[in-house]
Amino acid sequence: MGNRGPTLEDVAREAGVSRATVSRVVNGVRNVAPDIQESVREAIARIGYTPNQAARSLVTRRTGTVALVLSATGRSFTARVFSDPFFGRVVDGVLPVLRRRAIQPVLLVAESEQARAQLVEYLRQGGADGALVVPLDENDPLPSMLVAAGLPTVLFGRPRDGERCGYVDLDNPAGARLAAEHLWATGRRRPATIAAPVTAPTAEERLDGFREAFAAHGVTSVPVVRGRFTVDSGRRAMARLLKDHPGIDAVFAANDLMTQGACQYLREQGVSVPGEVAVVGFDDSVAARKARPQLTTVRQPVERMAAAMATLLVEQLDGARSGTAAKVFEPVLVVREST
Amino acid sequence: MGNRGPTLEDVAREAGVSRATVSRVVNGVRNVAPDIQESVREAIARIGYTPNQAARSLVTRRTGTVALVLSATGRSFTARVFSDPFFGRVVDGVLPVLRRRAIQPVLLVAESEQARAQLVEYLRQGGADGALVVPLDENDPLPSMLVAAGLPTVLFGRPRDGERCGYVDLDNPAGARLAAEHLWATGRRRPATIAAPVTAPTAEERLDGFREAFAAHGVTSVPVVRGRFTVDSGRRAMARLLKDHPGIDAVFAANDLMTQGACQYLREQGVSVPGEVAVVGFDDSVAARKARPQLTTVRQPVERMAAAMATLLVEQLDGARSGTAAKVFEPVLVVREST
DNA sequence: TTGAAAGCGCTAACAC
DNA sequence: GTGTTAGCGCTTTCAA
Repeated sequence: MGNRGPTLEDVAREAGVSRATVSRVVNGVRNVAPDIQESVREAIARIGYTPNQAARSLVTRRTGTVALVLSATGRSFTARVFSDPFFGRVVDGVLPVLRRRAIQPVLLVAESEQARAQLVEYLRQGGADGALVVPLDENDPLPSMLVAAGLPTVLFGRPRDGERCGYVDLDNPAGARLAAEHLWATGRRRPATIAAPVTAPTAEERLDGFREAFAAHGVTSVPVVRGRFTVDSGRRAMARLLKDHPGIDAVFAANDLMTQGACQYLREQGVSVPGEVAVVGFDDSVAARKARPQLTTVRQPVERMAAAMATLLVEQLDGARSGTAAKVFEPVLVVREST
Repeated sequence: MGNRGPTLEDVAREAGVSRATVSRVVNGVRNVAPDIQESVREAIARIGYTPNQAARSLVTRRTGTVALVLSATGRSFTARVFSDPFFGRVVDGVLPVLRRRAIQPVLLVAESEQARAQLVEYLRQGGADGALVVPLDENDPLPSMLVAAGLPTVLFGRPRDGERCGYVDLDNPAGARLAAEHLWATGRRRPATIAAPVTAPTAEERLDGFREAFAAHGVTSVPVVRGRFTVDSGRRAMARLLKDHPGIDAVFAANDLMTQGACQYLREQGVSVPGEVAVVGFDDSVAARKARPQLTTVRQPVERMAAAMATLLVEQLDGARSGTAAKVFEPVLVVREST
């Protein structure tokens, strides 16, 4: 940068006090006479002083920033992140918590092996005080790498066995059961499901929860097709399902985007929703309300979960909480027009 | 953090050399005997040394990071950013350029007045060596603030008058003309357009370019409805257009998402595309190929533009280029099924 | 080719 | 309340 701006020293000289006093004023420490505070502030404004963060971090060992990391291993990673409202909701939940404490949020994307290595290196060199991680794949090595690097870390989703870090999570099996029981109660007996990719952290939890609930009612065979969380993949999955299992009367999909795609396809094929086939989504994202018919869906309070994730990390940084605190949220079924 | 890890000093002692020598090895400076390099590297590995970025920045005045800033003034900002593939394309273009030079990319979002202020403060305190800015609104104050703060800045889109910073841009009027001439050449005489919000940087350029081209052919009245870049707003705009101007035979929309919405609505109303109404989009995003019919669209090479933006900044940081270098790209018309 | 030493700008004891 | 002073961990002349 070459940003040779004025320093504390300059302000001190200008205001006729010592560096220490200026530092106290800048950092809002009490024990400074009001009139001196005043003159220091004036001096700062007059010469346009800005603290040097590097110098500050060097002694405090703090950066005042927290990283929000989106990590995945597959291809077209950014394409997914920037077309699924889910991540926007996470950001929406995290930002206010951090802003309130004047912590600078920085978004980091780890889209490849190399990127992950660079990112960990960056963070352990002091790029941020802690990390909030949203892993898109079950076996993402990043959380372990971060924990191993000694960085305070909180995950969106349950950590793998042995990873000692904080997390927030949704009770996914419970959510899937909610969907299943609702379908059962409304008379559906031949359900199918559009599941998440096997690599998604929540995939099997939702799938198994759904199956088990129906199994408990004696329905043991539930067809499954995998989607990729996108509207388009939902359409394709629905096409497969309809072709291979024409008798189904209900569909449960692992997120609202796929559910929307499924509905689109059903409509185009002249299959009435919910008349012939009832449909239940997951997340309760904006897509759920924009779809026609509006989607019955399992609500995941993403913003609140993200906010909790940020709060957990901040409290850990303040030393007010252990590094492995967790918070699990309960899903709620939102019944709309698709069932 | 409290990350009291090993320091240069420790490595020096371990390897039996001076701090200066270790520093040279770490920074890849020549003039270090091979055997000494070897033993220093061993020592580093043995004690697990990581350089402290704050200490380094303090003397070099460099952070080795570049910020990619998404800035907007309106509501539901994150909802838009994380559902429009456009931003993913920008990220896709920027990342490889930065990674190649081992520069850490950090994404910053400026979603409010307060956020913008914090962000500028963060950056001038040395949060990054430079900024790549994608302003979503015409009158975004952020670029000026950054330039005023003395931060090397490159914009996606032309800067406002008097802002002395680098930029990349698309020749938007030319793109709109491409669309108009194509529609004219294929016999369309009653065009309408779904424009961007008046606040969008490119809105009037695309709108005027389109109008002027048709005006040159004697078609002086072109109905306009404003959308908000989303599929849904495209649907609504199309509904308005069809209601108020039932005679139109062509539609030009300011991005592919709105175009997709327009097509959906037309289909649902039983209006054939391109039979009765021809449709042209803008961007050539993935949406263009996923829509049915596949969209004829004005291609904006977003990834290449973003890569150029990053390159411009990096060259400026290297001192190899002035701070006001610009690069303007030419659009191309991609003819598919919707015209 | 290597080492000694001087800071980069700031905070935090510790005196006064 | 305020000033003095000693570093934080690193890069970079300058000598040797």
